[in-house]
Amino acid sequence: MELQEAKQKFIDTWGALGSEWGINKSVAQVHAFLLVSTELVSTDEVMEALIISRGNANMSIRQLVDYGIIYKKVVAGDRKEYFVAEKDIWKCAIKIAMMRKQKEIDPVMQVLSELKEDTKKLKSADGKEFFTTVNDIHTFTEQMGNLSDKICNSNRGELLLKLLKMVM
Amino acid sequence: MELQEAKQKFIDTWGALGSEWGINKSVAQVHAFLLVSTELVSTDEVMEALIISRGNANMSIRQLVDYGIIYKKVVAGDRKEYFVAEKDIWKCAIKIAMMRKQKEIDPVMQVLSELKEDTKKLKSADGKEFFTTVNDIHTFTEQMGNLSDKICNSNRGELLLKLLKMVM
DNA sequence: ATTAGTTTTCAGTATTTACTGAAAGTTTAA
DNA sequence: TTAAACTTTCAGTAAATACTGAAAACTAAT
Repeated sequence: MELQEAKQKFIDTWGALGSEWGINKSVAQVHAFLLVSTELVSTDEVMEALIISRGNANMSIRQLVDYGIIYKKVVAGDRKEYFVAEKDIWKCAIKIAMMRKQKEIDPVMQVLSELKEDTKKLKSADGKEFFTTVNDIHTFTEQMGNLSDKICNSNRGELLLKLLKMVM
Repeated sequence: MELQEAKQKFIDTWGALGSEWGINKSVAQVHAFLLVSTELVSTDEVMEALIISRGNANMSIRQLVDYGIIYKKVVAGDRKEYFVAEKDIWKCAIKIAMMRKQKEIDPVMQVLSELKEDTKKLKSADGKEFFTTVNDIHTFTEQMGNLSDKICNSNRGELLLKLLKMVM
């Protein structure tokens, strides 16, 4: 009962954090539930544990599978689908980061590039200042993207620790 | 007219990006509007430019001032309040990052610590695994927090470039 | 002390987002 | 090829979130 309570608190906290960062609460909660489940989990178990509908459970699970942070598992002699979470938190973080970059940041970069192109030859003070502002943001975002790519493509923790030591 | 169009596109894009990351659309749009404004801007100008109510304009501006990414300016002989955006995108990013860390991440870290404390002496396989999961997340988040603190506290671009070179 | 200019608040309303549940679709086995 | 087991979809509804606008509060000048 003590452990059950702790798990619930974890699920609630994870769900709330997700909401604040633009991730659907149910999706975050399903992820949390799978993270703290030792066994394979079916859609029905998710529905029961989180008290959500089949539709919601199915869509949330599907999204997490698409993100690549939970896996579908086949059990011999059972027609149900089972799921298990990626337990390596680094892998999780990298996949989420890459997915959000691609889905949300890249299109913005595209727009910024277009805006730069459209305004680069403006002669008014106003126009020049706009170009500079957009250019600054574009450059900054690009640098951040490069940094995250490098971190994601290198080998886990060691790199982070190296960076930390270097910066301290 | 061309420039006006570009500014509008920038404002819309910024607003959409904000929404996806849990920042109120109006707040993000007001920020964008101020970013691409050359002159000091009053609440009425924000209302007119973005076609939003006084209440919404006031609350959005207030929030941005609280974040420290726009500044209130006093004009001699004028009772109105005027505002201007922080144009240094690095400073902006750092303030937003620190604010969100403090407001959203720190409380989660607190919960994770409590959960670790509450479950560290559990003997069941289930209990031990839960502790490990929570501990992993706690440690990872802490490391990420440390990294971002270091980046924020060091001097702007140079550091980022050093990091990039090192990692490449 | 009054008032005109300005900012803030917040109850009510509108909009957006998320969820449900039942029907349609799919797959597997007999 | 039928049907049982299971998954997916989506129209309708519920819940959460954001916005409005008018009243209250504040502020500075007369």
